[in-house]
Amino acid sequence: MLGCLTVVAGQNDPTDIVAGPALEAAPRLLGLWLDVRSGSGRIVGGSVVEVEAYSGADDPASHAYRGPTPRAEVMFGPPGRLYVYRSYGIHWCANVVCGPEGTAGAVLIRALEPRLGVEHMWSRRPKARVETDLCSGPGKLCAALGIGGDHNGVDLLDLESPVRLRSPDGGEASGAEMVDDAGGTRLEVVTGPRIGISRAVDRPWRFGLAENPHLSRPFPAR
DNA sequence: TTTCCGATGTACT
DNA sequence: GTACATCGGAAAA
Repeated sequence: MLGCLTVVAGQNDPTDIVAGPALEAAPRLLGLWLDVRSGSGRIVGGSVVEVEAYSGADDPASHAYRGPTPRAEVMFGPPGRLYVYRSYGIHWCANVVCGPEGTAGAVLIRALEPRLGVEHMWSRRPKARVETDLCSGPGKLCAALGIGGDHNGVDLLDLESPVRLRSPDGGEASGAEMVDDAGGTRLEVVTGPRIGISRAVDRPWRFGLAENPHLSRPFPAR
């Protein structure tokens, strides 16, 4: 049996979710939509299918571990902001800041299921061969959506922002479905260790929608 | 198929 | 100087 969590796609209010600690917010962000409006007015976006939680002083793998450095400053700000950083000097990675202002916490978006402006994503990621390569990784999805350093700190909850986190337009996030006691459909969430880190590797703070084809990589079986 | 490694901007030792 | 929340091309198997 994989995982022990479920989420109800699209039934969570983004404002409520990001108000809580990153570890609690992370699985609840699954199924929400992240979309980006470019200068030309085109919208690209997708539903969140994979995330990782990072906290602050108690998390050696977090950029906020050593306090509010210039890079990690946004992580200490109000929730619902976008924290963008450069990875390995080449790629951009996008996080949703969580928890009350003054505390550090963020959820790294690791994979999206493309929903809007897929043709535009292909033009930004010509190397991709199949649709499941478009947004199946933190650097890939930033490239596909056009997220970069200029977006660091934008308010994801403001409808006027160029980058927004919001409830789905329609179409559920896809994955392994479950039926709860009340007869509602829920999506099964799998967990595992965070990827690409060397500290606090034992914490299962990676979350994904089970069996979704857009995951950055498989979750270890358990 | 899997593994290895280069590219290259920041932050920190 | 070294490490790093990555990716993709080349080499090995």
